Amino acid sequence: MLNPSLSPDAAAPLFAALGDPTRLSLVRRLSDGEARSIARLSEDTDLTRQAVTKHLKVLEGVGLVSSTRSGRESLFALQPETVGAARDYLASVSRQWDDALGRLRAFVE
Amino acid sequence: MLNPSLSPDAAAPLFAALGDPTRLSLVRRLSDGEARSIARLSEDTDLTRQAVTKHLKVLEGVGLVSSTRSGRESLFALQPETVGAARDYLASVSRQWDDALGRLRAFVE
DNA sequence: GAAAAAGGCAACTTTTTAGTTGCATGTTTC
DNA sequence: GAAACATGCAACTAAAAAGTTGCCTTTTTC
Repeated sequence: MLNPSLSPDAAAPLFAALGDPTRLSLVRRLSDGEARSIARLSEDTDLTRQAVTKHLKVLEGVGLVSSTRSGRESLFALQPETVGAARDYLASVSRQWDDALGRLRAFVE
Repeated sequence: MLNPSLSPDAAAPLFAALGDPTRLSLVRRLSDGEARSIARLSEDTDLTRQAVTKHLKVLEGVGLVSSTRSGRESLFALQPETVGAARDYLASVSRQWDDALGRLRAFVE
């Protein structure tokens, strides 16, 4: 399947999760592949730990990150396949536009 | 520039705009390259015309669509460069992850 | 085993967002 | 020029999101 691409209803929650600066920062910071604890992820921000926790739950809810408990801390890691799904959705939008432009060009010639 | 990629603060509003099913549908429908009037875009939905108008303004606010007045109607068209910017942001997240994975592999061998 | 560290849970406030209704304005069409 | 069409503007409601505070439980560390 080259152009299955999620339905807008399925993809929107993904973008909504990415559409908050705090959450997008978290995704960015986790994109180096390392798993991090909530405490660690709460360090470089002025938000409370609970606020960060909520954001992580949102990201986990749409599958952008996953968490595992390790002793007294819970580690969050990026789920790259889901990032890829969001990226692919936009790629399919781009491609549809490019195809349309191509057809227009062909028609003019 | 291969990896400029917007800052999370700059990119988040883009994803937020895409993070609503109605708006993502509008983007999808406009991705064929054709410009459409508000009335036209309001046809296949149960929302009121005003609601659709608001969504279009949000999309226009982040540069995902542009509008031009033509007589009594205003036509909205997709702004593919902005879609590309959002896509590229996610691509850079993906790539960062892939690179990290690559280094890990190299280290293990 | 007591103190410190990491986190979970729940109630609550504030702000933002989605959506509506009502009415006014500019354009076409007959 | 009157009716129909397309849109703009503003006030308002309702619901969701972001963030906080307070307190309780589990795990480490000395």
